[in-house]
Amino acid sequence: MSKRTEKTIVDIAEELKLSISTVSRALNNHPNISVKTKEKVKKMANKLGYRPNAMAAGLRNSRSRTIGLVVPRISMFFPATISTVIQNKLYEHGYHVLICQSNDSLEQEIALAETLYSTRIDALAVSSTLYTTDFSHFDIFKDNNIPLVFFDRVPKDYQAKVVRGDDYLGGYTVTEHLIEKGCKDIVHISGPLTCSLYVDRVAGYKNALRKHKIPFKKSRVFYQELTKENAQQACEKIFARQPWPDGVFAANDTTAIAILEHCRKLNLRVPEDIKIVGYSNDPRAEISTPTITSIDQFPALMGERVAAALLDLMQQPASAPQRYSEEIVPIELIERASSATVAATKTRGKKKVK
Amino acid sequence: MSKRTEKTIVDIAEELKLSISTVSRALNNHPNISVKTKEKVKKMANKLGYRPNAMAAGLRNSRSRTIGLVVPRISMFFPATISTVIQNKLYEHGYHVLICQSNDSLEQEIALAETLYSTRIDALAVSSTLYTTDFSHFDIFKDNNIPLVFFDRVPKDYQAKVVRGDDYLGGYTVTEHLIEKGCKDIVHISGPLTCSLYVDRVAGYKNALRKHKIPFKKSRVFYQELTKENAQQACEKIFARQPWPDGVFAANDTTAIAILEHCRKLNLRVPEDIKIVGYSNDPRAEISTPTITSIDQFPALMGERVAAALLDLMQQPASAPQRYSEEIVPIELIERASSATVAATKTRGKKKVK
DNA sequence: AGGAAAATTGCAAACGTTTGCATAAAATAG
DNA sequence: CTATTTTATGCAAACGTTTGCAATTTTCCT
Repeated sequence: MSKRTEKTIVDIAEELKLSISTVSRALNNHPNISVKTKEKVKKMANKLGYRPNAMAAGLRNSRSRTIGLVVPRISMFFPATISTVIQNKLYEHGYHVLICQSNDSLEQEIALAETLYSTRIDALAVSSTLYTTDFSHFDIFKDNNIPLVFFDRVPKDYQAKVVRGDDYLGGYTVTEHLIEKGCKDIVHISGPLTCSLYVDRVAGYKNALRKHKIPFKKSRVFYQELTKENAQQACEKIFARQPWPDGVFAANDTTAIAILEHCRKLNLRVPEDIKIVGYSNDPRAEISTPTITSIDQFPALMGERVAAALLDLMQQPASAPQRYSEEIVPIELIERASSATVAATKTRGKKKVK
Repeated sequence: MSKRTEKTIVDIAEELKLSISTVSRALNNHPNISVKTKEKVKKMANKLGYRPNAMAAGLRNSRSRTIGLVVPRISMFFPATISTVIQNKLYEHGYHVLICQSNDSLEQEIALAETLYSTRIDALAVSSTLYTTDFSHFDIFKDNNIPLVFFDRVPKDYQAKVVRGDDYLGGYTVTEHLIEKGCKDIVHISGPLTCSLYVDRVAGYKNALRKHKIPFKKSRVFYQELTKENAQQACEKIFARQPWPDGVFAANDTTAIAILEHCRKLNLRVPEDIKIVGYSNDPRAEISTPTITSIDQFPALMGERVAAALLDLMQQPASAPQRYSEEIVPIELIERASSATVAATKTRGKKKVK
């Protein structure tokens, strides 16, 4: 039956002997339209199976009711959780979310910025690539007054709204925690320093060491993409020669898990012989044996903040002065077995190793 | 500088003293346009910072170059992995993906169908809610010849392209595996039967029992949303009275993990006293202790198939007869410790229990 | 050189909305 | 019962493209 016939407001207007504008206004609940006609119009719209054409509306008033979201990967726990929340929150407010992944490729991120701009998204939220240091491909959005917010992996020297975790505090907290648990030689496996959040964590790590009078050794820090494979390679180096560290601060849980496995192979007991702490509180952290101490970054909260920021910015009149505030989402250390205090009687293993 | 001025092809045309149509064609590499003008136009486009307006183009030729994707939740491993692949694959072909989540609410799913239709997506892929039995809210797409493909959680009696896992075989394989490992009393924790894939798994479970002459007992099957909490409650019931089962087939890994934990509390050894198999091969399955036997559903492969199906359908002329084929993605049993054969000397625990 | 064929470019309509302004109808006031 | 305000509706332009067809220019033959 309905072949080739997309019903439009014109059809409704004709059917009802009303003008197109009246129909449009009726459907949008414009106050100037009488209740009676509104009802009539809506009823007819229903009857004809009318569905508004978002593109036409969007073209007319240059608002797509769609916002863009760029993350490195949607299948990773942390960005996935944030995306979930953002998507749900914005949907409640009538926005669609175009979720895109850069796959941690700067090239793809740049291409995404272009094509997302073309779709005339109303706002953009970005968690950048590990390797994005130049953010100028997002200039178009700023230049055209399109709300832009960065989260988690945020730029260092680029004017924009930012929502990020407290990575300095995170690094500091983990390190101090390990120290308090008795560690004296702590390895830190960090992400690449092109990503500012790792810079902050390293800074936290260093300062915690300094505070506790533990010398910082360059050779005890590794900068790498935080994959399982890279973690294994790092382990090869770390345990190639004595002395072995008695603590590891891994900048994500995938890495922490890989290290744990490596220690198991070496018959190193965790936490007796070596303590391990991860980051991000991945669901696997509480499944593994031993369970892994990690930093909860409250992804749901971060997602909410990002969504709120987007909505807020979109409400600002285009003329409003841009305010580039920085929001910091708290972190919390989740203590688990991998860094637990070792009962006095059980320390022999540790002694042996030292 | 660029305040209020979105450059359009009209600007390019004026600047170059060309007609709008020539500019449009030049930008789209239309064969009728000379190489010289094409270059001129593109250069100017660049110079002016022109970005095509996808909405205008979309309105004109009613193609949004956007496809819709509806999944229960993007933060769950299985749909997240599939979404990742679909998104990447379609992006390669110049499509954007509007990823939406129903949060397993039928109501939300219905609303999504409506608003996605409004955005005039070029195609739609859906993994339905657990509770969707009536799929008529997707009729609009069929009626208007918009490619529609269901995956994973697919409809039973609804004409549409389908890509799904081999759930019957999955159920059968798991059950037979447990039987071969010596289990005689196997509990199955299934999802609700409103979702056809669980129907299939249960059928596989039953048939494997029958084949091996093990009586099927209604009381040994639980139908519930597969959350951790529900799994715990099921455990309460299962272990409330003897005899305890010697095998559990959990329809997802979250459930398998929860059961594992419960067994630990009861001092039941896995796999010595009871064997557990999960489903979907969640990353946690290989982290847990013991590691959990599970069914790999090859989500990446499924994602590719879905993407390919979408692209294929979009290429068909609108007049082409709809073919509603069903593609079945293979499964594979990943054997791990939770269902391993128990060495003869270690069976005492099992005997004790029996 | 003259004409036909081929290659390029331009005109103008269309896609389905929204909205400022003008108009018409109804309600109120004097 | 007219004049004025309030309320409800209609007109027409605009948003930025694409594309069938017509018009123009160039190329090629004889």
